[in-house]
Amino acid sequence: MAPRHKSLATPPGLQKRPQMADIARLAGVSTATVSRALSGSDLIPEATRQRIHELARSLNYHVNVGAANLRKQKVKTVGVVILGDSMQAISDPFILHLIGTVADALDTRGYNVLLSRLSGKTEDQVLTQVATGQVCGLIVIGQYTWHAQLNQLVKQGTPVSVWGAALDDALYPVVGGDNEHGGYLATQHLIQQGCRRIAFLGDISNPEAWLRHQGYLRAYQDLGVTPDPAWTQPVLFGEKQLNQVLTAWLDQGQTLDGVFAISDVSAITVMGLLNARGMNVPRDIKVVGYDDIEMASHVHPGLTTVRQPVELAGPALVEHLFQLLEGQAAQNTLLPATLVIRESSI
Amino acid sequence: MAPRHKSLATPPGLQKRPQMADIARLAGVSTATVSRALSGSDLIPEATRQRIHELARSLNYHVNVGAANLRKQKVKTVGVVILGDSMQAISDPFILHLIGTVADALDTRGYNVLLSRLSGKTEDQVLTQVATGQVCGLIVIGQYTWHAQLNQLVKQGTPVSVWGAALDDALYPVVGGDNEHGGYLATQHLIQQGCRRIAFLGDISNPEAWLRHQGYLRAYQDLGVTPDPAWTQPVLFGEKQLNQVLTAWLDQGQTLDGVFAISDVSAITVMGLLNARGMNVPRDIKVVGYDDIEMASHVHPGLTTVRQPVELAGPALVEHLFQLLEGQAAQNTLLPATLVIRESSI
DNA sequence: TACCCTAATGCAATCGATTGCATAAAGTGA
DNA sequence: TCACTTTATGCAATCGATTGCATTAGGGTA
Repeated sequence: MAPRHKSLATPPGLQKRPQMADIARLAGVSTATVSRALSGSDLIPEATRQRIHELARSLNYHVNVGAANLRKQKVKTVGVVILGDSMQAISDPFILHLIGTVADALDTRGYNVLLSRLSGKTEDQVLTQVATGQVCGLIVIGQYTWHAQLNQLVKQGTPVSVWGAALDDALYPVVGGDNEHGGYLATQHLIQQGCRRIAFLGDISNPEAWLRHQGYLRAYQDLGVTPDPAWTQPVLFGEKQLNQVLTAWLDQGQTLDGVFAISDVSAITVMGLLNARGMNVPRDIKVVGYDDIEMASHVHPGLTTVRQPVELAGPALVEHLFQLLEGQAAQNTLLPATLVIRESSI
Repeated sequence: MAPRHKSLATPPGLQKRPQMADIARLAGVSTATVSRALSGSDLIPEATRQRIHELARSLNYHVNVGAANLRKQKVKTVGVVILGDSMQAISDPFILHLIGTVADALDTRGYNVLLSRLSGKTEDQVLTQVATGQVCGLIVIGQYTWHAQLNQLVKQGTPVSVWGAALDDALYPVVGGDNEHGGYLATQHLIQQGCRRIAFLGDISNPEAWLRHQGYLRAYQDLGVTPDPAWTQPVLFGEKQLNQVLTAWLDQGQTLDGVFAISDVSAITVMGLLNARGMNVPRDIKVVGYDDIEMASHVHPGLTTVRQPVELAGPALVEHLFQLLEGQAAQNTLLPATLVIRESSI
C-alpha cells in the first residue's frame, strides 16, 4: 500500500495510535526533543521534560519499541526455548517453575520473554529467531540431544545460556544441578536404608540423567557391588508410558527394594503404581525422586527427593546471558543438590 | 552514535548480519526484487526467485522482522499474560498445560508468544506491551480480580481473549470450563456417595471458583439442605498455606465427610494432609478435585476430579483473538466439564 | 517498421523512532 | 559592547525492510 498521502480511514481492526510526531506538534517542539525528553536525557530542561511526559501520558502515548529497536540496533527480548518433544516436558512442574524464575529474572532487568516450544521443529527454526533480530539471545531449557546444535548456534555468534548438564566440549555456559552428586546422595541414602536392588528409572541418553546414573553407580561402588544393568530402565522425564513400562517390567518378575526416579513426577507415578499393585511404600519398596517439586511434600507418603535450588537457576541463567551479551565469557554454574528425606524411603 | 559512514568495527558482543542490500548486490538486483522474491511474489520469475532464495540461504540471511513489521504495520506476536500474584499460579500444572496449548496454537498460525507474568505490576504495564506495538493482541490466563482492567483494555481498542469465567458485563470473549456444572457434578457425586458435610475449598472471590461454588450450592439444594457456610474455606488456587489453613480448621473440630477442592493440586495436598493425620481417603473422608491434571491419575488413591478439556482451550483462545483481529466479534466458548471418578471418592 | 502489451525490475518514499551535528538564544566576563 | 560559553532545540540522516508507480526490455501483430 504505502499511501503517498496520509491514509484517512483506520484499517479495520487496527487501532491508530498517537506517534511521537503528534506529541511533538502538540508540545510545539520537534520529535528530537520529545524523544530526548521521554528517554530522560539531561539535554532537556526539567520543566520541558515534565510537560512532555504529561502530554504523552494524557494521550496514552508510548514509544513504538519496534521502531526504536531498529534505530538503536538492539532488542531487549530474550528467547526462552524449551526443548523436548513431548507435551510432558512442558507440563513437569519443575521445568515450569524454572521458566518462572527465568521470566522473573528477565523481567527484573527490563527484558521481555519470547517463548518457544520446540516440538517437531529443527534447530533452524530457533536460530531464525535470533537471525531475524527478534531476540538478542537465547535461554535454553533442557539440552537433551541438542548439544551439537547448541554448539553450532554459538559458533554462529548467538549468545546462548542453557540449563542442563555441563558437557566437556560445550561452547555455551550452563547452569545446572550437581547431578552426579544428587544421584550419589539418593542412591547412598537408599543403600543406607538397607536397599540392595535399586532401580534407576531415567533415560541416560540425556546428559543430566546420565550424570545422576554415574552417581548411582558410584554409590554402588562404595558398597563394592555392581548393580544389575537390567535395573536401569530408560523412562523419559515424565513419560506417559512410564506406567506401561513399569508394569511390564514388574510383571517380568523384577524384585526390587528401591527405586530412584529421574523426577518427582516419575517418582509419584511410580508410587501410585506400586500402591495400586498392593505394594507398600516404603515398607516393601523405597522410593526417591528428584527436583523437590512442591507436590513432593504433599503426597502420601511424603516423597524423599533430591532438591535443586530452582530459585537460583533463573537469575544464574540470565546472568550468564548478560555476560555473553557484554562480550565477556561466562562460567558454568553448578547448583548444589541436597537430599530431602521424607517418608517414602524410611 | 548514528555513524555517518558505515561503521567498520563490529561492536563488541554484536554480530553483524547480512542485510537485504547485501543479497541484492550479490545477486545483481535491487532490494525490491530480493524482497519480492523472498516473500514469494509472482512478479518475480521462478528462476530468479530460486537463485535469490539459494543465495539467502547460503549466506544465512533472514529478513529483519522488526524492520519488516515497521514497514508493514503489523506484528505477528501475541502477548500471553498470566495473572495471579503467587508463584503458585504459574506452577500449577493445569495452567501450564493450558499455556502449552496456547503456545502451540499460536505457533501453528505462525505467531510468536511474548510471555508476561503479572506479579506486582499494574495493568498499565501489560497495556504497554500493546501500546508499544510489540504485540497485536493479548491472551490472558486467569481473569481473577482483573475484570475491570480487562474491560478497560478492550475499550482502548486492545484485542483481548481470556481464559476464565464468562461475566455478564465482560467486553472480551472468554473461553472457560463449565464451572457451575463442574461444581455441581463434583458435589452431587459426593452426595451420592453418602457425604453430607462437604467442605468447599476455594476462594470464591475468583469468578471461576464462585461459579463452582454455585454448583456446589445447587447440588445441596437438590438435596433440600443448606450447607454450613463455615464449610467454605477461602484457600487460593494452590496456596502454600493450604496446609496451615486446613490444619487449623480441622483442629477446631470440623467434622467433615467430603472435600471438594478448587484444583487437583489442592486436592492432592489435602489428601496428603488427611493421610498424615491418620484419616483414610476415601473411607473416612472423600475427596474430589478439579482440572484432571495428569498426576491426578498417578497418585494413590487415584483422585476423582472434574476434567476440563484443556486441549481445546488453546485453539479456542487463539481463534477468538484472531476473530477480534479481523474486526469480527467473538463469542464465548464454554468447554464441557466431565466427572472422572477414581478411588478417592468411592 | 511502428505500435502496443506484457513481463521484469528499479526508484524512492515510507514505517516511527534516535541522535550527531548545527544553530540559535541566553548568559558571562572584561 | 563584543567575544565566548553554555544551554536548548531543531535538521536531517539513519536503522532494514516493503511497495506504489515508473521504466525498460522483449514479444507479438499489422
